[in-house]
Amino acid sequence: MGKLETSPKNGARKNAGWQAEKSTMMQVAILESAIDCFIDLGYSNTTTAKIAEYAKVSRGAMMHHFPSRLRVLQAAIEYLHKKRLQEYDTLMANIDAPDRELSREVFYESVQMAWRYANLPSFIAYQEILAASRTDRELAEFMAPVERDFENQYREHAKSMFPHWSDLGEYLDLAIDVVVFTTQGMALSHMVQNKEARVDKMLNFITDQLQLIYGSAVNES
Amino acid sequence: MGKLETSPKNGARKNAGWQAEKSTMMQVAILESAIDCFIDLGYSNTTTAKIAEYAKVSRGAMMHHFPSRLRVLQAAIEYLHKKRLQEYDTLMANIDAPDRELSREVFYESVQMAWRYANLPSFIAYQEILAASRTDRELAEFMAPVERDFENQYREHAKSMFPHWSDLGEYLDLAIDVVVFTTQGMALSHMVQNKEARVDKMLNFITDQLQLIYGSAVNES
DNA sequence: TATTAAAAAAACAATCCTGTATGTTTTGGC
DNA sequence: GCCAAAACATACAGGATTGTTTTTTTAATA
Repeated sequence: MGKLETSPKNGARKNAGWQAEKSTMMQVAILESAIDCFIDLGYSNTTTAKIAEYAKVSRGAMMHHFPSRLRVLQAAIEYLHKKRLQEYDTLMANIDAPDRELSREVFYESVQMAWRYANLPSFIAYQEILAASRTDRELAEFMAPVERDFENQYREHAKSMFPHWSDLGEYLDLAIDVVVFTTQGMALSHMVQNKEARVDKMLNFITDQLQLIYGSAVNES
Repeated sequence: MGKLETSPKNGARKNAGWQAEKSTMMQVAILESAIDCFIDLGYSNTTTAKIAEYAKVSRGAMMHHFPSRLRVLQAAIEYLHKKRLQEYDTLMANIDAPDRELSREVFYESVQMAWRYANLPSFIAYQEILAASRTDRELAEFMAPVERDFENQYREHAKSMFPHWSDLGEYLDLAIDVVVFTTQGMALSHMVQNKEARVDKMLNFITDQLQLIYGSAVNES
């Protein structure tokens, strides 16, 4: 049933066998299909039939693993949440400067990564869910802890990413907000005209702002 | 049918009479109800029955004026678009400094207005539509010119609002993007923790950035 | 007042979606 | 090889939504 482990092939089951493994494989396929549906069709158009079709599984088989639509979606959301945290990890791991001086280049790379992050499919899927949760009480209640967890994880990662900053009070929080809000705002705006040029300017501008914030922080301490 | 004028009571019809007037009044009521539905229920849950219920009109009467669901929604979107432009006007008119020196206070008021703007119900409704348009080709095609128009109008207004800037090349464009993206990103993020404090800091920060951009602009010219 | 057309309401058919119930196949243990 | 349970597939009932059709009401005008 629900409670699916992070790793697809989880051999640590009581009846460890082909069957169990195949089962979790199928569950993963279903959850990923659900996320693909969020992206392709939108949250509210993600019907159980469509998910099954995407996963190349009969609807009955799917309903066997997840007894209701809500359950599939909730499981998919949890799966997506973990996936997003992983993606954040791997993206930020590309910035090769945990101990290096906080040069403009390092800031710029971070901003670029944040921008890339806001353009990942999983970001789209997540926004789709968030948007739906605004008018779906049940979904909103389910999302609340997920959102809180995400905010905290994001913060923690940033702090460990920039150890120089972790002691400088709330300036780091401001810096994070600046980057997050700007990149998300950019990702959700459509920018009908001159998109590339505007994005480029914005990213450079944010970088400058980060340097300024960091400057204020070290000055004050 | 469709083609509704901006003003609710449009007497300039051939058969100018009570009937015609009542008809357009009803159409306006329907369109506003549709927008309320966007806000309360979300775009995809906005059903013809709900709109009629909100407008206190029978569904049949509504279908008489708007022959299909899509038509109601498109008409509502156009209505919302005009409404948003008007709201932008009135909000910005509150900033009593078209000719005054561009002090920090003026910048701060502008930023605050932008933030208020991003929290208006009509903004929510518009975002609801935009989000839906991502996976709805027909809607997306309908929205494209609306979005373009909105971007242009927004820009024009800003230029007339800050005549000092209108000649300073692309710095004003950057400033607009900064304000728009940040406030929209803030509005769409949920900010589970410390919302008020974070908003306050962000608004002040953006204000500082505007001053910096303006400084660069005048320096360069 | 009677007539006619528009407006409003109600009824209807077709489609889609969810949840459930039923039937069939596959798997693991004896 | 056989049996029970899980896995998978199919079929069906109930509800909702859309667009159309049909009926009733309302208002303008002769």
